[in-house]
Amino acid sequence: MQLAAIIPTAMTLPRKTTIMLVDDHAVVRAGYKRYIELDPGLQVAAEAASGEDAYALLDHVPVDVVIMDLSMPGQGGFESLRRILSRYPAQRVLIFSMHENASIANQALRLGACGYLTKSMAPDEIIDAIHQAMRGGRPVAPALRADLDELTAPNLPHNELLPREFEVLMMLANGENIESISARLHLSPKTASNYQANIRKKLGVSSSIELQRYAKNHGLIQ
Amino acid sequence: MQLAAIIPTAMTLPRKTTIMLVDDHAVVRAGYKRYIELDPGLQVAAEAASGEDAYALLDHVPVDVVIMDLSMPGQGGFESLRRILSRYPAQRVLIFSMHENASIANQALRLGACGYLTKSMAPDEIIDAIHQAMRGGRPVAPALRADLDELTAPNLPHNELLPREFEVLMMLANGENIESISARLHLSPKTASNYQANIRKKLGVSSSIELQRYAKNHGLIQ
DNA sequence: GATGACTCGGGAAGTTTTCCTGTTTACCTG
DNA sequence: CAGGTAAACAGGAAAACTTCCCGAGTCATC
Repeated sequence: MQLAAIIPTAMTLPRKTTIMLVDDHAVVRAGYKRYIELDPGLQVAAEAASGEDAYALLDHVPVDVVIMDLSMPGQGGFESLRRILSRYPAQRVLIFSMHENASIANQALRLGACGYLTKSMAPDEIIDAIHQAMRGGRPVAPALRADLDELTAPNLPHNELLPREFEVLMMLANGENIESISARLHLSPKTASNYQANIRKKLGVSSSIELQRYAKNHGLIQ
Repeated sequence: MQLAAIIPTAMTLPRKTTIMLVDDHAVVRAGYKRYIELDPGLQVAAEAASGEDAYALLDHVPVDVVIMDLSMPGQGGFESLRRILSRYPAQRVLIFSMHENASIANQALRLGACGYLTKSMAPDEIIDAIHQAMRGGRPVAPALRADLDELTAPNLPHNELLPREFEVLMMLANGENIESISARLHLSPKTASNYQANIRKKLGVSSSIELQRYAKNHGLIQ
């Protein structure tokens, strides 16, 4: 276990909010630290370079908020989050990812993360998010807010598809081309192509790659 | 143009090595800065949040080394690197990417970058790389060193791409469409489309989805 | 100053996509 | 059982995109 650093806490009143930084990139941890420590109410009490380390370290250094990257070697960020929360259900964990992806954010929040930030956010937004989390909020990167709402909305576009359209959608999302789809479904290439046009229109995408991304984001594939 | 910060230089002898940090994530820039400034011979003289800013800023703040991320909004890192080197051919530019991928490193070095580092490197390795670059070396992330050497032996199709083609390939693989690519690179949509045709031919793929799959299989994305 | 590698984009032909349309089948429902 | 409705299927025409071919411009290099 590599503990990157454990910083002794200087006790003050009122007690500072303590933070554990979890990121495999030392440079990124240093960046957070620099900003976090500008706020007199916050203190980086521990750092870890992996989810495993963080989990072990929490036993010795309880902190108010864990700030954790999702993409780490070893057991990934998701698994680490799951473990930490199963052992310390009340632990506040802020996910700090470089993926601006609403479905990943959605997954993390459903697993019990208390917020999802991205590296594109301005430093003061990040500081603000920490305070929000301490007050019981669930801060989410502004860029993802709208997408996330849409993701949880009841009537998702792909539920409006006709059965046949949905079937074609799944084949398209799996990377099949019109020719192969029309052959497998015994359709004229023309018909398959028309389905594709309707699907794209209903889903609001304009290329096969966007379509694939839509399917991935909504858990239809992978 | 948003100039993140310009730090006035305190003159000392011998003159410090001056550095410009280019990364769209303020937190990441702060991380570098923290480490770089621990070295009395190094000084962060400027920061920029995009390749465009960096290019413009170089006019006012010449620096010894530019340290630049590859994945940035606007004109991507490759295009920025190209422009900077065409205007300032002697400029040392260290690429600092989160992609641990020898092919990408290879392309960057071919374009004239003086080194390729990754965010997984330890802070002191990074500092060391800066000094190496100043002495005329071409530091490469240790994890990539072996792969990079091996790269020249088996000639994979994507290594036969022209620099510009590779750049477009990366954008296509990330799901960008011709329109967006031509806009970001200031090309005619016709040209971008022609690049796409050439790329598809050289890579032996016939659709955007196959192209994406190729990129994934060869570690160019994800 | 000639050569070759690279970049950029126009022209023309071919293909695909989009939008509109109509026919057919199946299935409710009064 | 007639009549409305939803779904599946596909053709035509116009628009968009791709492909292939070509030439021009730049730049380093011999």
